[in-house]
Amino acid sequence: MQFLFELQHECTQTAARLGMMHTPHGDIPTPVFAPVGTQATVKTLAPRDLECLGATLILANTYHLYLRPGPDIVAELGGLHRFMGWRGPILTDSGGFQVFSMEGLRKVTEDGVVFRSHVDGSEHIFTPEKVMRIQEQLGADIIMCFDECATPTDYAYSRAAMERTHRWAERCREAHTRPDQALFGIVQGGIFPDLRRQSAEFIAGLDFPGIAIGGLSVGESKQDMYRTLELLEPHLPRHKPRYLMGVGAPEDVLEAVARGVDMFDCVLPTRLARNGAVFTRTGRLNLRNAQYTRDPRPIEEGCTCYTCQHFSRAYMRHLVMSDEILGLHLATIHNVHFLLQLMRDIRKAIAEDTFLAFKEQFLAEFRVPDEQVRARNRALRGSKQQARRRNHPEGKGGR
RNA sequence: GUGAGCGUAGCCGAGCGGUCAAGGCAUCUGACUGUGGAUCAGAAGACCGCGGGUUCGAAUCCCGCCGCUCACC
Repeated sequence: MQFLFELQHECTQTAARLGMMHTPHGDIPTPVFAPVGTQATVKTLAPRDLECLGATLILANTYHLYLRPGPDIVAELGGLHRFMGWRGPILTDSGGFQVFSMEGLRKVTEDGVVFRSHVDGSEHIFTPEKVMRIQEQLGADIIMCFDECATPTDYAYSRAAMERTHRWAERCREAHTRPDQALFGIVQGGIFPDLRRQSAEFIAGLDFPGIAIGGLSVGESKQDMYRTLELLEPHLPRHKPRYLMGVGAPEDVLEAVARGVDMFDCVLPTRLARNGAVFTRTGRLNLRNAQYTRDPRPIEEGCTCYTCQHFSRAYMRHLVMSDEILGLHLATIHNVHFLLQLMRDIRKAIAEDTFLAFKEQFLAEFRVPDEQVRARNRALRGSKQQARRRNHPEGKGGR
């Protein structure tokens, strides 16, 4: 069973698309959201939970699994699917993003990237060829090219990183041997229209079965991200899935679908859940807030997830405040359900040609975090992290 | 009962004559987008056990009381 993407319907008012991906481990209706399971586990969820939630694709990470337990071990235990007990489709990220987020702990050359393990400080190198070999050992249904994710605001660096990403994409394509795995190319180019256009055309020319958009949601404004997606859309092959890497805020998913994106992955729902924040139709709800201490209502009235059907906000707050493991699990169930339900609603709306109205209505109700607050916090966090890395180069720099 | 030590925010605790009494935990609020049970940012919270005295000035020195701890009878 080879990888295949069927374009089933195109929205008449937006660039939204309805499709179906066929993989060796199952079919994936698109637009799709993939929960992230970096270390071969979607944190706090068993594969059974994911099945109940209706997940059709999950993401795992080459960087983390290469360092621990190691691709040989995974291969020996029958590959990622067998190893983690998940029967459905899996996508592995190449590790490019992880390696490049380790500012100061890695060195980029034309051949590849030398970096230090966040686990034990040992030195390693990733080249396009090596990353292909690792991903083939892991055995996911969809694998990614090794790319360089640049700081989005620096033109010269964005251009150099993009060009290197292009050369590496060619090497990845050469090195890729397993026909049962679909290798996706990745478009880079920061927030610069000419670079993005150039990158889209180059990657499209390599004829990968799917195309990813990298280098977004890494610090640029939402407007820059939406504008970039918009200008990219006409340059992406119509009959191949488009994958926006790392995006998963509900408002971004809607805007991206409207701009022709078919696939998403994001840590946000699961990470927020572990930090006590849950999604509702009106926006985020922070379970730590004192106002929920005696609230008998579920997180969201009418939500069909296991958590909302059985537990009150008061109980959820209690679990979160007490650092109880069950709180992480139940909040994660709700948030993953929220995203997967959103995708089901989106697909239904596209099929019925009501997507634009659906999107506008959703966004009218859904309150998003203030852009200025986010920007300020991001800047603070960035400088602190760099300082920490300088002081503790062997510390936990990985993601 | 005697002796010594100690009482500073909900908890731990620095300050031991001189600007608006550190810091940590907890609490409250916000952030988190190719993973981060992490972290970051901000806020609130103190009749410095009580009463008296010395001093220009006391959490800080002196006296009394109350409470706690340890040691000894």
